[in-house]
Amino acid sequence: MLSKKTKYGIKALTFLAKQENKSPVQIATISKSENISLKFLESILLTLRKNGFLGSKKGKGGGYYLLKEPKDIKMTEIMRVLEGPIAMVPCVSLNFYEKCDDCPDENLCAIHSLMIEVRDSTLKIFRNTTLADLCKC
Amino acid sequence: MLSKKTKYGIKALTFLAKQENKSPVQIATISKSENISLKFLESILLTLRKNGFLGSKKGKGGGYYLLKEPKDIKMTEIMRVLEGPIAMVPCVSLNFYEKCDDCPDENLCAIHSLMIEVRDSTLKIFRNTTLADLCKC
DNA sequence: TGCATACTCTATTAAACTAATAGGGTAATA
DNA sequence: TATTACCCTATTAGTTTAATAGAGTATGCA
Repeated sequence: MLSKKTKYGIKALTFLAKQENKSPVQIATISKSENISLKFLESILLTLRKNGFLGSKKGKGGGYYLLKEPKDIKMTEIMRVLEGPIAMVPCVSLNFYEKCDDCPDENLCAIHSLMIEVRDSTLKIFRNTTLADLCKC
Repeated sequence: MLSKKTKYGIKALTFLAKQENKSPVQIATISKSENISLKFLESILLTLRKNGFLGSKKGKGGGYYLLKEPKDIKMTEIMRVLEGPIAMVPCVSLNFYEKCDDCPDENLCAIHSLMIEVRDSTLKIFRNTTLADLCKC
């Protein structure tokens, strides 16, 4: 299940991507437009800034702005920063691998290969989708 | 992220599917073999019984057994009973639909169509996988 | 310089969910 | 009739999520 953090983060990113000019947008503006708790959004935008998606400007006329072109921001990157692993189980995660406590041997686990299949099909979609694609509706 | 409930449930089902004969298997047997907390497994098997996957027999020589052939049990059914929705957001769920609080119009939501795409690709896999497929490793 | 603006950061909290545990109850069988 | 093994309810510890509060800091402009 997608967390609200991720959902709000994606909505904020698309909001910024839709801006005509590249001037900074205030948190409050996004918060109101997208119906997102201001303080919660604040922390989300902060992590997006710390992870190189957004730049920020303080003071009057300040706000957040995209650092890259929407077409150059892949969904895989966004998902991994906001949501974490894309895989349904840590033992098939590419970037957040963790061994299962209960499995003595992953290769004998019935779920393992199925979860790899699901991971790959989801990855395929996220790799082929950019922020620019999300703005086309 | 797949819950342990679902993971344990699938493991228990495959364990039962692997049995040569169809005689009942005790909870304790599955619990030990698969490293699952006995009491937790108990409640999982109970929901699987209530949802028509398993039959049970009380008293000496009792236990749980599959009601259908492994090849006739689809992953979609198992997932929906144990894990709930397959979709990442309730607003694109086929069986557990819920409207989003923050979206005034789903069709204008940037995430909506992407999540439908992910749901469909995952569904495709789960629909084409049965319990029998999980036992082949 | 001084003030308003708007991001920065830490801490806290309520609610929900997950995973596990405890313990008594009941049906079936030998 | 005693034993076995499922049945059911309640409770709890731990974790995560979502939101809130409030003080701090950098910036730009008059």
